[in-house]
Formats: sequence, structure tokens, C-alpha cells
Amino acid sequence: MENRKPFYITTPIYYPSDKLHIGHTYCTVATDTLARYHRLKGEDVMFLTGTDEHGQKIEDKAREAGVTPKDFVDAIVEGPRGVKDLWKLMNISNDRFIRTTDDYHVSAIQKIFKKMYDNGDIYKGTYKGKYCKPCESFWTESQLKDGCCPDCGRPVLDAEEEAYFFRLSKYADRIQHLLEDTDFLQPRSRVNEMVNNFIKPGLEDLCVSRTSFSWGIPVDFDPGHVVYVWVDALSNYITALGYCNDRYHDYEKYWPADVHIVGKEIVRFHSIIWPAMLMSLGEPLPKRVFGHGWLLLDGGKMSKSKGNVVDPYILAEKFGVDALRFFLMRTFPFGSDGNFSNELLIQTINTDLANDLGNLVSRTTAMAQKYFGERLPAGCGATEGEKKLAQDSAAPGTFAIVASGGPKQFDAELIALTAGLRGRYEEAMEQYAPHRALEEVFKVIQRANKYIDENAPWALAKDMVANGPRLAHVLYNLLEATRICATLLTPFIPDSCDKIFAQLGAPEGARTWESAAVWGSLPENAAVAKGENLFPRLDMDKALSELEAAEAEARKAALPAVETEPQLEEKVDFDTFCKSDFRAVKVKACENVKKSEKLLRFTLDDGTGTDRQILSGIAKWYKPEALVGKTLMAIVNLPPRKMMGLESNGMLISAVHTEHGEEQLNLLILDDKIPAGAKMC
RNA sequence: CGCGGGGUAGAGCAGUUGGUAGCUCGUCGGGCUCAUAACCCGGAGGUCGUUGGUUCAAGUCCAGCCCCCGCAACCA
Repeated sequence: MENRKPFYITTPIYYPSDKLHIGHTYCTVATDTLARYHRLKGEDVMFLTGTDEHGQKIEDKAREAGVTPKDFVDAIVEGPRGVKDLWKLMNISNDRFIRTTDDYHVSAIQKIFKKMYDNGDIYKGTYKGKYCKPCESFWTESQLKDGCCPDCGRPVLDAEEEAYFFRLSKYADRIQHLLEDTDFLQPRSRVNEMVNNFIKPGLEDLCVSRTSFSWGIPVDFDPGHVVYVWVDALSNYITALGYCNDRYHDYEKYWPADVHIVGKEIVRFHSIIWPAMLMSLGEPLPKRVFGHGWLLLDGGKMSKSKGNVVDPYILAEKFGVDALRFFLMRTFPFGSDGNFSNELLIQTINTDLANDLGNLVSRTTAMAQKYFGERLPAGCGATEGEKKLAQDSAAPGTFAIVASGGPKQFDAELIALTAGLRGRYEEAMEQYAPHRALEEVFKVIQRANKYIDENAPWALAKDMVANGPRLAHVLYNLLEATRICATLLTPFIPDSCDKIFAQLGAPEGARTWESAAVWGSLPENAAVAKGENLFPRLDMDKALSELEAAEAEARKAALPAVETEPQLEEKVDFDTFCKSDFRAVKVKACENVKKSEKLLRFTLDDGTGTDRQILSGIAKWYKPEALVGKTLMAIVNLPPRKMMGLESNGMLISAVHTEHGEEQLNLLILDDKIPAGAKMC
């Protein structure tokens, strides 16, 4: 192997207790973009993601669903529209996927735990806390609600159980130094929170085993204890490289990780506990932990209980994977929270992708084809002077002197700006500011659109003899600027960039990181081909309402298939029950009640010889003509009641239940051989 | 005085190390017609939450106050 620089990047491993939402997608897309960026630069990238599958919550959820924990997580991870499907859909380029239930990981964790035990950093002690007997749960002081169990509200008892502890306190000083005096944790604003909240009050030893549930990795030398999920989960970053196992053999090559990308809520585990564990194991620390922000909805948190989680599947299928990837990376500053909304998504797609980028590609390739056919004429490419200008402009911090006035100035401005793009882009990407990198790219795209106006190619085309060479050069410059932008957009929207390259006729060599800094890399005889619209413009109102409909549909599908009302606790005595007079009745006539949406008016034969009229609110489910002649069941001794001015004498009996949140009703239709008036008992 | 984040044009947001306040949408006016009714130019609109301080100079640093939002052991 040649010695390319290794680059190891990870996402958190996600907790598959529910389907993943847009927030997980945001994190993974960001990590994927960074991974692709480093690959573009020619580095030897290892990109890891996966799932964290143990713990009480999953055990509980599986029990509720009536399946084993393993079956439960299998369905969410490997099943249709599960975690792996989602990453495939989103075009995630992870090199490896770890599940903490994988055998190699399980045995590696047992070895890691033993190692820390043997070196004295894990010891057996007692866990003191508040215990709620009915819930079988331990709580800390701070978790209690009014001194009682936060789950059931009942009083709690002081209790203790045997447990293993990790000597976190031993590493407090080293970790404080790591956080405060190095750039280990980013963005910097997260450092204060960690130090003030957790280190300054004093780091306590961490309880790293549980006996209250069993869905975890057993402590092999002390059955009954399972390893605390965070010890299990954090170690994934090294077990997936082969640490303490024989499944993989890249630990030497890729560890320490270049960066762990994590959500801000788990920064604590990655910036305190994880370094401490590695110190205990005597292994090098990751170079960096980056805690990104959250996607908020209506200014608040996204959560299952609020019922406002955003489903990435719907968005990707409706607008395209690249559009969604782009939106996530372009709109939100990576380190801080951002407000997600469908309007913003559609607006971003229209403004940046359709109007600016898509339109630039479209108008450029259309003109090239219209005025010159497939290929631009020879001699249209970059001049020596322009190449020199580009080189000068690419050097950071320098400003090339450009000619003033006239076509030469238009060219020079476009070339200078574009040639310096890679440097500005790289600087932003290295600072984990993909949103700023994209901003730079779009400045060039906008400049290119302006360049078209300045040169008015359609005017030049009116006299091809006089202006042909100039026109060709203008179009070449546009193709070249677009090529460089597309190259740098590859990590963000890979599929779309391939399409752009195809339209520009850019060969492999003109799609590389190196070529993005060299003006004139596109061969002047490249085969230009106008293709279909890359990003169709969306009609805001139409797209919004379609999206809302799709989301409503999905919510409905997520509701339980069949629901029935719970049975009544209260008992009815037999005599009271016997007073209800149920009879078989035959429908002689049935019609809609005027001005009523719900009511049907039934004329019934109840066996007495006198017609009985009953009104029933079931028009939503039945057409009146379909019921004539049917034998139904009715209670006939209810007191008469007027509805819409008509008297109803009794009630028809139906079966009701709920399907996908929608009420369903079925009349009890009896065998026609039952005579009218037969008593039900 | 638990911790952290935020308060910047009508709306939504950018603003690295202090040095003429930017972007998208909306709005008003103009240009162009190659292109996805798109593109280009220009205008209006902000005492950058509030008070005080440091400085030649503060949205940017410091202190106090007001309002909003998260977190407080496992939801990116």
C-alpha cells in the first residue's frame, strides 16, 4: 500500500429503540460528507457507524412487543425501512457498520472490562440509591419527583445493591486539562458546560454494572452483572477496528480516531468517560470530539411524545436524497441548533439548487449545444495569462490585480474568484463548518450566473463570424467554473455531481481535488450534453400540502392496526341486563335523513305487525339501499328520542373498533332465517 | 444565586481573532430573454434585548438586569 494519510471518522452508534428520525440523519449525513471530503483529498478514510443495542429500554420495548430483544433490534436495524435501509437511501458511504450485539464486540467488551478490573480501575462496591419496589427501579435523589418514584409516584426506600465502579475520579485532573487546554472538544462552547457541570463539582466514580436487567453484555467473571451500556457502546470505536478481537485488524492503522462526530447531548460521555476509559486501558485518545447541534421543530425539541418527529424517508423520497442532504448541510450552522421546517427545506431547494446551480448548468450547457453543437471549437480554453492569474489567486491571502473594464475584467473576476474557491472551502471544512464551505461554493455559482448576464452570449451569437471565438471562450469559462464547483460539491451531493460532470463532459481527471485548484483542467473539446433538469423547481404551496398529506399518511400507518375499547371494570347485575330487550328486526325501508350527514332512517319489521322507526348515525359506513331486506339486531325498549325532528324508537347494534386511528363500524347482520321479533337472550 | 445556549431589518438566520452590519424569503423599481416564470442591477427597511464599562474603535471583550429555550445520567 502507498502511504496515504489515514483518516478515521465515526458517527455515534444509534439506539434502535425506535425508528431513526431526521436528527440521526443529520448527524450521519454530516459525517458522511466529511468522510467523502477526506476521500476526495486522497486520504485513506475509515468511516464507521452502527447501533447500540443493549439496555433496559430495549428490553422493555421488546417485552411490550412480545418479542425477544434481539428480534426487536434486528427488525429496526436490518428490517425494511430500518437503520441500514435508511443509510442506503441517504447514500451513506460508511466502510463498516457495527452492532453491539455482534459476537466479536461482545467478547471484546468482556476483555476490556476485565482489563480495567485487573489494573484496579474497576472495583466492586455498593450502589446506594432510592428504590421503588413495584417498579423494581433504582433512582437517584435528583430524579425523584416530590421525593417519590418518577414513574409511578409511590414512595421509595433507601436501598443498595452490589455493583462495579470505574475510578473516574482518578482521571479528573487529566480530563480537565484535556478539555480546557487542548482543542480536543469542539465547538469550544461545549467545554464550559462539561467542566462546570461535571468536573468542578467533583467527578464521582461511575457505576459500570447493572443487575436490574439482563439485556446487556454479561460480566464474564461475575454472572448476574451486565456491563453498563455506555462502557459497552463507547468501546465500539475500537472494537470495530479489531481491538481485543480477531474480526478486524486495523487498530494500528486507524486508531486514534481523527474525530468522533456526536450530538450535543452525548458530548459528556465522549469527552469525559471515553477518554478516562482509554487512559485506563493505556490507549491513545481520539484527536477530537465534535458536538453538533440539534434540529429543532417550532423552536422546541423533536420528540416522540410531542408527535412531531420528522421522517427522513418521506423527505428523501419526495424531494430527492441529494436535495435533503444539501439542505441539512447548507442551512444549519453545524455546531449550533437550527430550526427545521418544511418551508425552509423547499425554499432552500428552490433558491440554491434549482435557481442557482441547476439553472446555471442548464443555461450553460444549452447554449454550448445550441451555438456550437456537441463540442466547443479549438482554442476556446484557458489562456496562459488566465492560468497564471488563477495560480496567483489560489494562493491564500493574495489578491490578484485584474484588468479594469470590459470583457477581460469579467473573465478575470470570475477566474480569480473560482480559483481561490478550493482554499476557502478547505479552510471551512477543516473547521467543521460545512455550511460555510457551501456558502463559498454558491458565491461562485452566483458569480457565474452574473457572468452570463455581463457577456450576453445570445448577443454575441448574432454574429458568429466576428464573435464566435469570444462566445466559445465565455462558454468555456462557464463550464470550467461549474466543473470546479461540482467537484467541491461532490461530498455533499455525490449523485447530482456525477450528472453535472456528465453534462459538462468532464473526464475523471477533471473531477479530482487537485484539478479543483487548476483553472483550465477541463479539456476544451469536452463533449457537452444538455441533460434533464437536475433540480426541478418546486411549487411551495403544492409541495407543502403534498408533504403534509404524506406525513399524515405515515402517521396513520404507524398507529396500531386494530384497536378496541378496553372492557369495563364496573359490573352490571343480571336483572338490569335482562331488562334490555334485544330483538331481531328486518329492514323494510331505509333512507338518508335530509340535511343530516350522519343519520339513516330505518323502517323496520319488529314482528309486532306495526312498523318501528329507528334513526342510526351510520351513514358514513352504509348506503341505505344496501341494507333493505337485511336482518339486524336492535334494542327496542329504549325511551323514544327525537333526532333532526324525527322520532327514534330504539337502537341498532353495531360492532365498533379503530383501524389505523380511524373509527370502523359494522352493523350486526344476522342470518335471514331468523324471524322478525325473535328475542335475543 | 444549579448548568448551558439564544435575543441582529416584516419572517428565518450568518456574522472566525473588536475596524464601514450581511444572506435567504417578502416588498418596491429597473435590466435581460440563453435558462428550470428562472437570471442580473438597484431602492426601502436594523440605535445588533437592556444598562453601564474597557478601547482611537464593540453585534464582536467585561459586569449587572430583562425575556426565550434546552439540560439536570443514557432522545443526533
